[in-house]
Amino acid sequence: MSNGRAPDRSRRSERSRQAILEATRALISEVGYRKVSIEAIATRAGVGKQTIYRWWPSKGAVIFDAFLALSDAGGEGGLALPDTGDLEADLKLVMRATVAEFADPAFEKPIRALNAEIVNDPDLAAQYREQLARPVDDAKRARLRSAQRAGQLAADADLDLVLEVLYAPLFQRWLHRTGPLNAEYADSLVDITLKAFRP
Amino acid sequence: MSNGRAPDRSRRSERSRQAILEATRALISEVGYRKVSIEAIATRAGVGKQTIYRWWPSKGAVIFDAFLALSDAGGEGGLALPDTGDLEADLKLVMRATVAEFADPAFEKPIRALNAEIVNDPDLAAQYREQLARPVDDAKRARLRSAQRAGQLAADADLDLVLEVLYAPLFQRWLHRTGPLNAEYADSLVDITLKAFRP
Amino acid sequence: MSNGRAPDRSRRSERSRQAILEATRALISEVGYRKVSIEAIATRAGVGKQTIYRWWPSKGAVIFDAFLALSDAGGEGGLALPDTGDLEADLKLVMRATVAEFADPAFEKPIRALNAEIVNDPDLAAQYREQLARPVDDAKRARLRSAQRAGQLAADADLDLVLEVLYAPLFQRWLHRTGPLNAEYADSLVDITLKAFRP
Amino acid sequence: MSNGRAPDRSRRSERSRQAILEATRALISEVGYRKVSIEAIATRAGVGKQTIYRWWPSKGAVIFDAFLALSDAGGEGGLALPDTGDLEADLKLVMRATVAEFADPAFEKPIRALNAEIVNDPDLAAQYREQLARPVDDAKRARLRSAQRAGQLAADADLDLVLEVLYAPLFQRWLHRTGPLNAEYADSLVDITLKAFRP
DNA sequence: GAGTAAACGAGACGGTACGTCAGGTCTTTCC
DNA sequence: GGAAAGACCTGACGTACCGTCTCGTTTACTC
Repeated sequence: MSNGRAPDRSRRSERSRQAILEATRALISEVGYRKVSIEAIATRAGVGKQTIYRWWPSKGAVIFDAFLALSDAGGEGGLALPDTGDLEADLKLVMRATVAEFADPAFEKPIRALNAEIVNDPDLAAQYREQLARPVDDAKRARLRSAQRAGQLAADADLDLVLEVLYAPLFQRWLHRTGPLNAEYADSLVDITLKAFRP
Repeated sequence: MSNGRAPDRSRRSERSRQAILEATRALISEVGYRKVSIEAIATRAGVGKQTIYRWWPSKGAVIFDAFLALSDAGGEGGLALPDTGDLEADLKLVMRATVAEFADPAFEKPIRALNAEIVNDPDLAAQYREQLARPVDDAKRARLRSAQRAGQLAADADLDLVLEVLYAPLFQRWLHRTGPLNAEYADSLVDITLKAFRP
Repeated sequence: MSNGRAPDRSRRSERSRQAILEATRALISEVGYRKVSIEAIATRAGVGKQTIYRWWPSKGAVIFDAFLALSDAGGEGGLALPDTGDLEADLKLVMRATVAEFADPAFEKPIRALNAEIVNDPDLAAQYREQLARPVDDAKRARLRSAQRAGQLAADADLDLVLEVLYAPLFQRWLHRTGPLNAEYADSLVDITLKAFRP
Repeated sequence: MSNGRAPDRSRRSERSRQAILEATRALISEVGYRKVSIEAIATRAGVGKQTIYRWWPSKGAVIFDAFLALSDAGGEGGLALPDTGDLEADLKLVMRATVAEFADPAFEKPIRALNAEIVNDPDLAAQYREQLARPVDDAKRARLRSAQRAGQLAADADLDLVLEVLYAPLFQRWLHRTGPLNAEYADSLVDITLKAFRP
């Protein structure tokens, strides 16, 4: 009865898909999130609008996929954090890298665009948690569990809470632009977190 | 020289201003942020579109003002947190209230709408910091200073950092919907924070 | 170089075109020229405004086309005036019909609307001359040439001038409402013209 | 009962009246009839909009007055046509002057603007007949009556008709831009008219 | 001269329409 | 049958003016 038949994935043009994601990325960087339109993406990608609507349910979804493609361009599989045995040093390394990433103008615009979509779209938020945040968080949790085994972290610490204490201040400061993002700040967060969750 | 002459504030219609803010609030709650349009606000408020454009530079600014009017409807002056001498009890009280507020559907939509605007609009973010966040943060900092004097908090603790560790996890969890917001969570954050910053 | 790509004529929706012209005609008759707006035409025709702007450059052009469709609804081809051999009788017949047409309220409003546009729009005036006036004038000139051959009109008479003397007084009287339009007046104009241009 | 008290003519500011008419004239010449707005006139004249609405019922009326002021700037009283005794010569003189006037770009725009208003506004048309056309036509009729007395024109000729045959072709040709306006054309119209109405 | 009433400039107001842009749907044409 | 192209309807954008309605501020006429 439903006319809304699902498109046949096997016939999908990989060429068009790539062109769309590439165009989306370029447009977000160039003109900013506000001015990115499906129309502009289609034109830039040399693609019919219908080709976008056929495969993505919303503009947010396209942006999300564009961002996803950008993120895991490197490697899918065994994402892992350094584990030298020195938790403090390892975390500071990672946090400094994160701070630098957030400060990088090339990354900033897309991440802001994505967050603007996520705030008001629960589905997209779920997708974000599953596909973007989870792999990274899993890696972080693995490193923390290793620290717990080494007695550097309270054995009963709620690792999700540890991650939140570690990352949320940074995220909020970046989102609301309430303060500078630099290496000292990264180090402070690690120090505080370790103090809060030490055995 | 400039033709863009500034509107005469003294002639401004308070009646229209109120109607616009009220209509904005109602629309955000009813139809959601995405579907709030200047056109809809004007119609609902019984106001010409130009009256909105005359006094606000962007849709975000209207939403911000609507939210501002909602927030400080209660009281302008001496916003203060409870100070019973027991920092832990006082903070848990406040944090539980904050958690409840975030969970209240009536508050949720406008706050999300506002955050969506803030993410991509630095000016609006600054306005948010100054007019909405600052007064509240000042009150919180005052309570924390009192705790420092009472020896319940490290004397050299960076109070901005304390606030971030206390609130940012809650904020992030709410924004990204990564976990439940309840009294236990509120208490955990207080416990963690006090442990991290105790003398 | 120009982004303003020309619309593809072959894809044009005939259905929309007809609806627009019909709505225009109806609106002119009902509410009067002054209140005919693109917006109203679009709504009435159940059409997007863009569809009008895509195919017509100005409101005047739409009105013109609506009028054109009305005029040659009858027949394209062999428009011809009666030729009984009696020039005076034939012209009086035609002039009386013309007078009646101008006096018909159903015709009056659209013609006035069209003239209001023509006065200040040279392009539209040219279009009027070519597409509306010319076919009719050609038929008239043919009849006059026949009369010249029959010796009822000076052989060297400037036929354009004859037409002007015959019709312009009627047109001006109608446009400025300077006097009554009736059969007597029509006859007078024929008498005068024949006297002025007799061999 | 009515609050709409009539304005007190005696208190009217002549300075504002002049400024408005001057601004109207200037705007019609500069930006064209289409873009002349009450708002623009008020701004240009350094006058409040209400001052215009207080004294004129419509944009057409302002344009009419501006044109009126332009026309009879020269002289109010005994407008009279030359009467040398030679009707043909006198008429050709007048008609050539009229042709020149219509061809003058400085006159053309305002006259077109005025006609655009008149076409759809019967009140304005009446005002036009009474205040602009009548004085001139009276003078012309006086000259024609003199010619009748001199036996140069049929004694029973309808002078209004004579005027129409003389002027309407010129007017129509100018309005619809159907042909050149020059001295030869002026002469032709006089010749034709005299032939049509000779005794 | 002081008092006052009306016209004045200014411009905010509720509106209508403008002409443009983008959203998402539908149709046509090609491959 | 997917994909490009693009016309279509919808609806919001931000601007220009409409005609009305206060605001203070001249201006000019009473008293």
